[in-house]
Amino acid sequence: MSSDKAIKLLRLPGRRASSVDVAALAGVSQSAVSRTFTPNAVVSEKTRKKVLAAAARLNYRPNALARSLITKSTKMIALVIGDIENPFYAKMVNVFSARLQSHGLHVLLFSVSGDDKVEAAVNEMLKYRVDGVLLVSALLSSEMAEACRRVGTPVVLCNRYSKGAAVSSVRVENYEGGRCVANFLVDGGHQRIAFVAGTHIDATSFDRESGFVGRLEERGVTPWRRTQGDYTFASGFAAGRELLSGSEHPDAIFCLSDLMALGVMDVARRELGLRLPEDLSVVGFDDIPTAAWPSYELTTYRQPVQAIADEALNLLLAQIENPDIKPVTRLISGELIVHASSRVAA
Amino acid sequence: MSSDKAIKLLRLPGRRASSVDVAALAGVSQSAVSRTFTPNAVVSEKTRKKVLAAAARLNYRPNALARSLITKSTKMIALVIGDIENPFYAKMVNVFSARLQSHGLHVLLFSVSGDDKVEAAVNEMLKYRVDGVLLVSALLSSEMAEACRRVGTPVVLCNRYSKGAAVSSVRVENYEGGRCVANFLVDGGHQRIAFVAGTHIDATSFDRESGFVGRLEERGVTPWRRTQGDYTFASGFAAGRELLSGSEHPDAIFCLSDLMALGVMDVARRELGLRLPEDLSVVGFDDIPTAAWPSYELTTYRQPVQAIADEALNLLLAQIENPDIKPVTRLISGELIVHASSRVAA
DNA sequence: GCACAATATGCATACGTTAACAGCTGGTAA
DNA sequence: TTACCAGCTGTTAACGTATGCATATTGTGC
Repeated sequence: MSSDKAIKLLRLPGRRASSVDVAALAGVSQSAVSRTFTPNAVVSEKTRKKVLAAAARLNYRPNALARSLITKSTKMIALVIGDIENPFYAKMVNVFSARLQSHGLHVLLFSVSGDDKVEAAVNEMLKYRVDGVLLVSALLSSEMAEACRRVGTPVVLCNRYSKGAAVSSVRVENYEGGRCVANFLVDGGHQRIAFVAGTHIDATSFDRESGFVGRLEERGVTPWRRTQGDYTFASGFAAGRELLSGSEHPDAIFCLSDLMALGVMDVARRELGLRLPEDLSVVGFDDIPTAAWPSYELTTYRQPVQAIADEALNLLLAQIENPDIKPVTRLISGELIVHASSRVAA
Repeated sequence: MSSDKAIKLLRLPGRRASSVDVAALAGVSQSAVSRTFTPNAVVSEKTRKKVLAAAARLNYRPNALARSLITKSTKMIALVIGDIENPFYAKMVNVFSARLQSHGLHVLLFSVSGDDKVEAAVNEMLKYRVDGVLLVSALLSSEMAEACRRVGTPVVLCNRYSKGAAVSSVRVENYEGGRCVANFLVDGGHQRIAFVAGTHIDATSFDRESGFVGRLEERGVTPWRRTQGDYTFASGFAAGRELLSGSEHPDAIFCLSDLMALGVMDVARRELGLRLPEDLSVVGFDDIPTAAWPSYELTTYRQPVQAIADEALNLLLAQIENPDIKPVTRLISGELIVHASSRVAA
């Protein structure tokens, strides 16, 4: 029996120290150690000193997983990101991660390419008992949304929404953005206005498009031509080539993402020798840093990343605090940034 | 006592189901439930069916945290990223995250701006008992490296290394890359060769620079002028303006990052009206997607992201498997991608 | 010196899981 | 029938922590 204890006390070299080890070394109880590392817990200054000294000697750090088991809060937020190589979403990840860290939260990142992978990701994150889920540019099926609701894990969508699912959503005023660009182009005296849509599986593209087309028609202009891309530079390049081929050119092209707009600019200027904005106006959507570079000076509808992230995070934290809050939708207003890529009203 | 049991059995609506709840509903023991969800565990087909049915009814998912407590493996890898808004590192995150997911591992992301934040991040991740740490474009102090070694958490650095710390490191052949660009520019007949260095706190920039300068001098060329940036577009723009001001221009500028090279190109063409490559050659380092866009066609030294990530991950997994492996350094060879931004040998 | 509060500590239990072990089935061969 | 074995299953003890409760310690005012 005493040999049993001896074995217990002998810390194997490879093992990480636990609060029990620290307690033994400091000559206090395990709960004293726990209290030392628990904010707002009551410990005398004397024992805290002893505990901290022992902890330092043993390289002890509280085990957050074991703690979560009891407190039922992991301080982990799952961040699902659809297209991290798009600078707009890379920035979003950066902003979210900074905000979460400043709240003492941690980021469990899932970078998903196809929308089928979202389901697998959600299943994994629920195993890790994340306190909440942030979906950025990724679709959540209503089954998965329901799965999260069932286990009481709050979800907030950024820049996406699914009709069926009852989850909170924060996004820019896509419809208004489309209308704003339509006004801007008509005011600028453009006659043959084409546009490059995005993939229609998400309502984002649909809203921008209907705002844009609706407002054009209100002002008596029929869209000259429409084509579609997948938000990437390459798809914008291809779309531009398609729209600008043939005998008659459009005199303006609106792209539902900046990357596509940059692709259109490159094909117009470099391949077809057009001058911007004299021969063609191009307008984008997002306001990524590259849009402001001297080579492009792209007019674009800015999505306020910080504001969107802040609002999404506030919503999520509120739902974590009080799980009974109803899902809500928040629209953040954007802003047209006018640069030299487009002709303006005289 | 029977009322005790009744209370036990009554699942409170808000509570997540545990394996005990599933066991009760399925009429089996808790360990049967555990075995059903443990790969390679032995369960009869009959009980597995019962368990899965009960689990589905209760929306049960095994608690990965509780599991980790016993298995001493969290299947979480900490990914620390210095500059995620640089497309090169955004891609790296994407590649790592895909690779890790395919290994059944999860990403705990830390996006750090200053190098002081790395220390806080490491302390946090060790509390979560991550199985390993990947540092990308972030410095690890030797104290923190030692802290990881003490608790037995393997670390691999990507594109950085610190002299003092004994941790594994994977990076591109920076020195060779510098030499390669030097050869290319001298071969191209350039006489006044300037370059834009990076911040010197990391050895990366130092190696590229000494390879470049060393080889220039071996070939009898003295660097015309040197300035410094912080790898961003804005800093490249400023550096370009500085180098190109004055009566005499350099005829070639080598930038230690693509973003800086693009900044130099923009200031040269848009602000000073220079033609590339006739009046000036520009060469970058990284090979981000934008380098290949028609507006730039930047000659650059490519860092093979996939190869670097694969090697880093293999190293990390090997160290997780066998903690006694000595730290090693792997150099991945890059490749010069020649585009139109630079004059080539006749 | 005493009573009493206020503060600090230890004990025991629970969180949800895995894994070693023992025990239980049913089938098969002698 | 008995003995035995293989295949499953249940029991139990960890893993490392937080917390309610009882107890020990200290301080205060008389």
